[in-house]
Amino acid sequence: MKGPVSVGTLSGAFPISRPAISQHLRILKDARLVSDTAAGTRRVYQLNPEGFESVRAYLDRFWGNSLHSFKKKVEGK
Amino acid sequence: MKGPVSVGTLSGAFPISRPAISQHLRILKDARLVSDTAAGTRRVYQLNPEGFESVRAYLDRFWGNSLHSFKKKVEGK
DNA sequence: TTCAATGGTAAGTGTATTCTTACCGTAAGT
DNA sequence: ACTTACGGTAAGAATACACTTACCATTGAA
Repeated sequence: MKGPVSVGTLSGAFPISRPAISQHLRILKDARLVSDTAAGTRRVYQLNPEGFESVRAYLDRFWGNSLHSFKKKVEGK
Repeated sequence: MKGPVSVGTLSGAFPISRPAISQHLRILKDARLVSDTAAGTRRVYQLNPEGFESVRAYLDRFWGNSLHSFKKKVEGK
């Protein structure tokens, strides 16, 4: 399941209904984690690397700024 | 709100009841993300840096293995 | 222009999650 | 010993969440 996939294909790969898949995809799309393009009557989705990058950037800041210094403090270093 | 805090103090800082706070703390404690010590009639909680370290380690593996290679592939690098 | 394929949306349902109320136990002060 | 402060736990209520069924819109093929 690498690269672009249609909703129907995804739906076949999970034990839930197609509408449920659509609803998940909508949320992922709103969060910019996936993007989609029309292809005839079907709609093809793919992961959006930039979306994941921004999640990672956020996490890096989180760990870097807050926790590292906090850990040092606690450990008395 | 840095360093150790009592349950009552925490409770005052959130718009939910004290028992709700206790329940959250229990879960965080089970997950080793916080630790607590008795101090008279009150109980003082603090973040547990080691717990967060293991979360970070997990995330690093996640990003490192799967996503970096995927991103390269998508970008055609 | 009719039909089949594909997928989005709305409304409702079941379940999981998270909260509150009520109660109990323990520690410290008087 | 009595009382107050503080917090954990149990049980039930409220809310949020993920799913299904039913329906509609759009595209492409016959």
